[in-house]
Amino acid sequence: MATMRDVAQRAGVSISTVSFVVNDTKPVAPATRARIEAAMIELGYRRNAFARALASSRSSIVAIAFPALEHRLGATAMSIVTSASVAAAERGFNLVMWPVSNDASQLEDYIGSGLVDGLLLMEVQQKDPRVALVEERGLPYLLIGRTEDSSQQDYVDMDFERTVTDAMDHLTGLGHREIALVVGSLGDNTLPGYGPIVRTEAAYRRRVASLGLRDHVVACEQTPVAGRDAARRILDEVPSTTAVIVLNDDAASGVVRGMERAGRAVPDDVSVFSVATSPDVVALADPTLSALMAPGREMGRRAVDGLLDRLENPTVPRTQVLVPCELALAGSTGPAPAPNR
Amino acid sequence: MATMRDVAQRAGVSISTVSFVVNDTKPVAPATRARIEAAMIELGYRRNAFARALASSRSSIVAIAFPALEHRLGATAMSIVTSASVAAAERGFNLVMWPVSNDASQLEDYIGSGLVDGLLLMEVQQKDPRVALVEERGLPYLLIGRTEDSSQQDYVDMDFERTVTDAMDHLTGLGHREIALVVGSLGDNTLPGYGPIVRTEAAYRRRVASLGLRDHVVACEQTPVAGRDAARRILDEVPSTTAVIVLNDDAASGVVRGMERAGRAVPDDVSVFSVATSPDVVALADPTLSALMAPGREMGRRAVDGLLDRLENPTVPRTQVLVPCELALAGSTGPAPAPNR
DNA sequence: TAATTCTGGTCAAGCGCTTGACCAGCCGTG
DNA sequence: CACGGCTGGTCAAGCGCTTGACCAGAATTA
Repeated sequence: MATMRDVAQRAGVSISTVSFVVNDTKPVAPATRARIEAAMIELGYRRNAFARALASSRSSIVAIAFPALEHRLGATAMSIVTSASVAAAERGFNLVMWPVSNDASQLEDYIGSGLVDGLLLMEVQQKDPRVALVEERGLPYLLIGRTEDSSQQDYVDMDFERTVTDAMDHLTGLGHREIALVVGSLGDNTLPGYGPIVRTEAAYRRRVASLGLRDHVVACEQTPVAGRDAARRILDEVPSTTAVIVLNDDAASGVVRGMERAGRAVPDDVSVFSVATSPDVVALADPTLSALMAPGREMGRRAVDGLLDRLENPTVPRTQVLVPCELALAGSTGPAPAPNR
Repeated sequence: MATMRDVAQRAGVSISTVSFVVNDTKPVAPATRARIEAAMIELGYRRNAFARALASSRSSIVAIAFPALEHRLGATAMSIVTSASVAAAERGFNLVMWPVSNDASQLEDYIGSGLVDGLLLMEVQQKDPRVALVEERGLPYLLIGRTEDSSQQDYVDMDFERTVTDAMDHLTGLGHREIALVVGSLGDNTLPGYGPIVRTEAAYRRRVASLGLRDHVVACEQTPVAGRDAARRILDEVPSTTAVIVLNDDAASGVVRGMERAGRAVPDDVSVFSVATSPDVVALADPTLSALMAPGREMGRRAVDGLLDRLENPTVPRTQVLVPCELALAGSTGPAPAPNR
């Protein structure tokens, strides 16, 4: 591989000058610049990432940390990661994957290696020990998700509040008054204090209260079978239910099935609305689910942009972005049935 | 951050000796070693990734390249990536994501930066221009997937041959004799000459022929609706069909639905068997699909191990691994119905 | 006892690049 | 014309680590 020295020699200038051209860090006379650029092309020069990083102590690498074991990451996570890496590439950065189990010292090792300029934290929990650690090390970071109190941090998260509100609006607009919420249970498989569930449930209760409606929250495991049971439970507890919001990808289709088995047609008797849903989940259900889809792509991109903005200028205002879900209306929601009278 | 010099000073030895201890590259007297290790702990020493890479021209970083735009990567891809990064971490390596669009020069830029020791290529196509490029650059690599002729390359791929065979065995064991295959269409959304489809179809035809059965391949788009149509088409063309193998995640549930709408009960009249399926797809369908599930985790791990083995020792025998799908029997397959007579 | 081989360690030259300090001309200005 | 200020460049000291060359002293061998 050609080095800067080779280029400098060929262009008849010093190494420094080449560096100034490569990084555009000092003015260089047009003629000289042209000679250098020509030399670079002829030699196929590519700057060496390590030498650069070592000398400048900036690596142009950011990491994305995700829980290695606890959690099975799905298509939404993948779209976050892929879009993040694309966004990073556009700004000349590399994205490295850091699988971090609960073990804090592992994250310390990673950080200590000095490999990255900044860190994205995925699957952030309400109380997340990783955050304190990163903060303490002074490494710039941005959360994908939020902690209990993220008012002082950079973050990009799904807008659960808005998602629930949108869902409620959609359903009340169709005349529904008895609207239940199905969430994933915070069982062994899930991270403790998983923000999405906590936030959605809170937002739901607020919204329901402000509309003077009854709240009805049911938790179930993340499987279609559990969704079926949840549907039954909902009808047992509040038979007049005409709409269900489901924050539980894997259970959504089961909820539909459960309703149908209980003799309620979807969407004629009961509407089912899946929120914060993975794109593939929507595509898979049949009839296709009405849904608010998780904006993974958008989140990944915004996260990287926020972090890189901070790296370039530490005094930049905080990135605190809530990305709304994308509405995809389909066959599982419809007007509330006429009251039974 | 403490450097080697700090450690050396504190332990009263030269920098070299510290290096030998850190890398275990030369024998060091136990007492000295202990002093150095103590100093490292006291100072919280962490070796600097860049200095190391620059001096040794080994970076302990590998990249995984994936198509940036053409293809929407799902849960299986995510499990490959996460397990790959875990496996890499276990061997002291970092995994970086390289979104590579068709543009070859982009990959060249990446490679030229000298950032990585080796490269994993995801979503490999039958004729894949990336392969030639990487080969030419002399960068060690391993394919996740295969090209048309991968006999001279390291690869880890799904075992389509075996998957089809297993599926056929399962179905013929249940008495089925009229078995159709549904594959994804090679439309705009798909990579040209997408290996999985090509290989599965070929293997299916061979197997069917060797069993003296009739072959019946139907291609359809990757949506449940298309799956429904495919089911109808199958019955139109061969009404006596009693089993369908589906290599098309997103269409599988639609095939089931289509059969039911055509008046065939699943699994009583027709069995539907989804192969090379994403775990979440199986979980989502209701009734749960019988399936051979894509072994993403296993593939990611094997891929990294194969690549790192090669890095450590270039003369190691080729890694050419075909990972079988994992069987998950559920409610969509059953015994063939008694002949209609 | 002298010659040889280990053992455990140091020396110092880089790896390829960045960047503050410095410098030679040239310009315009008083 | 002398001086200050540009402009466009060069110099050289690192960044933190690896590694081949070298070396002192102890152990082994003849």
